[in-house]
Amino acid sequence: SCDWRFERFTMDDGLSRAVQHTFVRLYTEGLVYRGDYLVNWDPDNQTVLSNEEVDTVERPGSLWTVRYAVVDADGQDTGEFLSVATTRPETIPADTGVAVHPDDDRFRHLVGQRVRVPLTDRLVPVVADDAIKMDFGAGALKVTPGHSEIDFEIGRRHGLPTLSILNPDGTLNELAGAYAGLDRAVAKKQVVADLDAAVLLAKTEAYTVQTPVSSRSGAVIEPLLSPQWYVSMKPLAEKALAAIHTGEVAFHPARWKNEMVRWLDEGRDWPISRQLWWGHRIPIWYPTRDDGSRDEAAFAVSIDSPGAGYVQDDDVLDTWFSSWLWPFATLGWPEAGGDGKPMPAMQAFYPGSVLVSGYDILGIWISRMLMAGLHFTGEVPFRDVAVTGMVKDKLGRKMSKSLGNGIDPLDMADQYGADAVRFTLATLCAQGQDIKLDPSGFEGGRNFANKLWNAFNVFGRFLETDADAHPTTDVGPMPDPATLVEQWIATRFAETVAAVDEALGKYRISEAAQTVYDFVWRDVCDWYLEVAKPLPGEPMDARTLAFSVGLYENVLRLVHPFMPFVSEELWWKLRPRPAGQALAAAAWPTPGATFPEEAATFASVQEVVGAVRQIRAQYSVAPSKRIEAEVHVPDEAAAEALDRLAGATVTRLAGLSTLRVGTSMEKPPASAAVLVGRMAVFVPLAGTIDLDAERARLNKEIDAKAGFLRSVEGKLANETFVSRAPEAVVAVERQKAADAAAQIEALRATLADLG
RNA sequence: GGGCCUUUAGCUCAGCGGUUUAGAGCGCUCGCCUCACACGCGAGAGGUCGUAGGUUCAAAUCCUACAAGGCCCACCA
Repeated sequence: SCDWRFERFTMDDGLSRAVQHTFVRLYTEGLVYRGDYLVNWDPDNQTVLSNEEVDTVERPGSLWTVRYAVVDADGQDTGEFLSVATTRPETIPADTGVAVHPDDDRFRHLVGQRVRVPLTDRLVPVVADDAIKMDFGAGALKVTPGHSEIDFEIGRRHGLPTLSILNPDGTLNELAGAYAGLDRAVAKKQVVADLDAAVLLAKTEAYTVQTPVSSRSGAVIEPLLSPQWYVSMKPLAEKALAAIHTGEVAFHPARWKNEMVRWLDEGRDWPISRQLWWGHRIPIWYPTRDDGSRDEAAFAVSIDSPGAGYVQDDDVLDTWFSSWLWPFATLGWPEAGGDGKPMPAMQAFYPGSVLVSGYDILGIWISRMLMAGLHFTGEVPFRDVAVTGMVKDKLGRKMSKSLGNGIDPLDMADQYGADAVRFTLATLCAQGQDIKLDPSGFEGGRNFANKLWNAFNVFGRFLETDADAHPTTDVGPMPDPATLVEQWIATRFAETVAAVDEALGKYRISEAAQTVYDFVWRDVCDWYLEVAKPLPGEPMDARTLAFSVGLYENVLRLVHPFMPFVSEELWWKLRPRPAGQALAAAAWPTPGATFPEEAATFASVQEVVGAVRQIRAQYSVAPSKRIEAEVHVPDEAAAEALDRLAGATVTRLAGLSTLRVGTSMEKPPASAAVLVGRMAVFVPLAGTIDLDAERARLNKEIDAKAGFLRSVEGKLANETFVSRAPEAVVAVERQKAADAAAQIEALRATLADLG
């Protein structure tokens, strides 16, 4: 159940306070710093983006080969040119070097020399760096540290200066000389034209460019040198990695553990300042000078204003900087309770047991909650991470606005019912695999909800109710299982609870849902209720009614997590209850007593009934027509048990007029036969039996059994199997062979009897 | 380039480290408006488990390679 007292919004006062506190604390610890680095700059939104907010898309573009003139010690052209390939000629004015690979014999003699940056008078060095790919383009790279991450690294390794020629709005600045003021796209064309005119353009090739774009605005991202606030992630990631390796945090399915380790291992610092108008403001304050300008160097870090004359930084924090505190900031952290201990809610609910999440936010959110939890509270925020797949459309595509393939769960709830939607999704979400969702799939869930409702009516219509259909008298506690079918359903219930418990314990939600579904439909409805319901026009006896109500109560407990609304509604129809005793607050069921022998007997009842039904279908016997049947069983005890405990049941469910059970009765003439286990079921069909059809059917049956027998005998003939397989396994195979042989024998006898 | 996932019935998928000649839902076939439910009931058809090897008494299941499809990360200037 949800505890709505803890509903929170990240912009609430308490959480805002926690966010500010976190920033100040990390700053004090030296884990938050301001640095000039290349950031992903979105020129449209004029903000920095984290790597997670940047998508790489392929766009058609060009690869230009540009000739850089080599100069001598005096700066005079030597007549030699060094060719460089680039997709971004507009950044040439920001070049501060050219790099080649140290092993590249073509350029070895040029390393240490200087070249002239095209369209400028600047001379820059040729350096050798391992990062250069000799076989790409011209084999040499123009180094533009101010506008490329790799170049930034190369520049740093070789002490090259960093020039930035871009304005925040995507136009070129005064360092770009003649190109100042032009938009980057316009400048690109202009530079190419000028290079061509200067005979410095060696080649233009069509080329697919990997283009970084903003996942927010779609704008092409510019790597831009900019002062931003960062969190040092290494120290935080180390704690998280340790917790993962010791198993303090476990992932389900386990493969996501590796994914998480990969995320944490990267250890790249986290840019947290954003130039957006909405968010938690950075708790940085600048003193204002007399002229009204800010003294950015003399900033103070503080939740509240340090005093008059200070203005707060306009930047806000990345949304995840508040989200990563979610597991504990929602519980009152960092405020303390009265005695200096954590808030009572923290003590009660932290750490959490499980976090359920889609894999798409594993790196951006889950990993950070882990780090924040360990760093700020000293404990993991959750012990298990259950990773689910993503819901895709029925063709397997991500849902998106542009494709218009989104499926609104509220629409689906309107159409099929909330329980139907919930249940269907539960059955579909197998072990973190993506779900290809076809809305028509919700029909299955709807049908199940309907089935639950109708099944209630089988016995519910015998309950005394008031005008509002609320029960007025309590049928009393559930009696102990006494009849064969009750003992069987009690056994099946116990098995089902155990299976559901196990599945849920492993976060196998779909398996749990499927198990519940099968139990309700296949066992409760198809068999228990069919046996328990009275004949038309007759009442249900009080004991059966009490058992049915008790059983259904247990069924509803099991169903409730998957279909909360229908189950709750039915819960109140079972017996009068004091207000507040909702199913939502009821105990989860426990397995209860089992009756293995009786359950096995009932299983053979099911087989006998199935056999008769098979014959009825085969001979198109009208459902309303009562027919006779004989069941031959191997021993007296079994015959007695079947006859006494289940004779009436079989008669009813199979639509029989009479049922005879015996050990060695004479086979009825002209009868259809079906073998089930070590029993034989005969249905005399004098007059209606089609001898040819029955012979064909028996032959088919014999063939199938013979095939089975051959495979089993094949195993048994294999000496290594008999000698090396566990004894029990061999014994089972021997039994199977014996049974199959006996069945074939019986079928042949029946066939012979047909004449 | 690195990593991961998927491949089982016409469709969508289970089958959780081995053992009743492979299961479900939908669809399909046959018969039923049997007084809880036609959103239902009963009976069926349908699969050499992507390919090729290997391990084993035994492989859809474990190992290797390959093929096809998909995802994530990095990235080629």
